[in-house]
Amino acid sequence: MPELPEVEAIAISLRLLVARHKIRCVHVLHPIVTQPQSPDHVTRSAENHKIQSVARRGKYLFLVLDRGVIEMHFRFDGHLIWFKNAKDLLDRANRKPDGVHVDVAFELDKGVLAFTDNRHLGRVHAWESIDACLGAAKLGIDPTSNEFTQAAFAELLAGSRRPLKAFLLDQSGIAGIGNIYSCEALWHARLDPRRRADSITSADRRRLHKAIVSVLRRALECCLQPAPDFRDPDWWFRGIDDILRVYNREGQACRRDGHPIRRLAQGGRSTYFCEYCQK
DNA sequence: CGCACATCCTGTGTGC
DNA sequence: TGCACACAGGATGTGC
Repeated sequence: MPELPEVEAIAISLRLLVARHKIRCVHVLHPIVTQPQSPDHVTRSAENHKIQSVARRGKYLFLVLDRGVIEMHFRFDGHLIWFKNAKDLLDRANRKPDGVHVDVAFELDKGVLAFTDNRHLGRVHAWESIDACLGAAKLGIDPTSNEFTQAAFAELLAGSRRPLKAFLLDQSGIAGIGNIYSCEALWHARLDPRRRADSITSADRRRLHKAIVSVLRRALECCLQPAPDFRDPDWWFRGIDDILRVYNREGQACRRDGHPIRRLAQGGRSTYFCEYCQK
């Protein structure tokens, strides 16, 4: 589920918790999560290595170790949970009927960081460096960085014949935007998600650039208020629905003109928009 | 090359 | 209530 703002909020909170701590031991409880890498590869790469820092690239999260990195990607349902110690983990993890689902656990001296994903689409991998991570290497510009200039954005738009919605979801152009914030940015910019990327005017482009930046910044503020609390097994971002204007609001009145929000399928994903004010 | 589509999984909500 | 089905905030490989 998480897009750039959620992963960034996780990175910020996790950094405070784990930076400069050593990984004593790794438990891969559901090996599917390390595929196509072997559980042993991930375990050996992490054990007895110190976490120097936590980094984000697009929607990828990295534990940067004194040697190598651990990549985590949450896809739809992945998230992180904190356990007090190994005993706490054994007592509560994967115990039916209502234990906490855990796929991979990293035991530190001060507690246990667990990656969990019921749906098992998320992944935990080990690489020699962030740049060696195949997925991260293909990522485009980070829209929260100063590389995301009008000029760079204009060049990307001009080079794509795809609908704006598909253009924004393409991680190799701009990295970190997902289904929610692409819909939101297009609404704020008053642009039809079906418009071809190379068809928009410079005024359109400036509005969309501004909308992307402000939507992501607003979402990050929301994700940090309150900040993620990994100790609570039920934690998740709250209050985000309140700042959304179109996502998951089919049939509701558009906040600008009162017309009903429509849903349509684009590339197998749902797009929400107002066809009266988004042109 | 660009693009549409199926696929990987499991849980939840909806309508009959 | 039980059941079938649609759908889910993502990325990748396939075939056209």
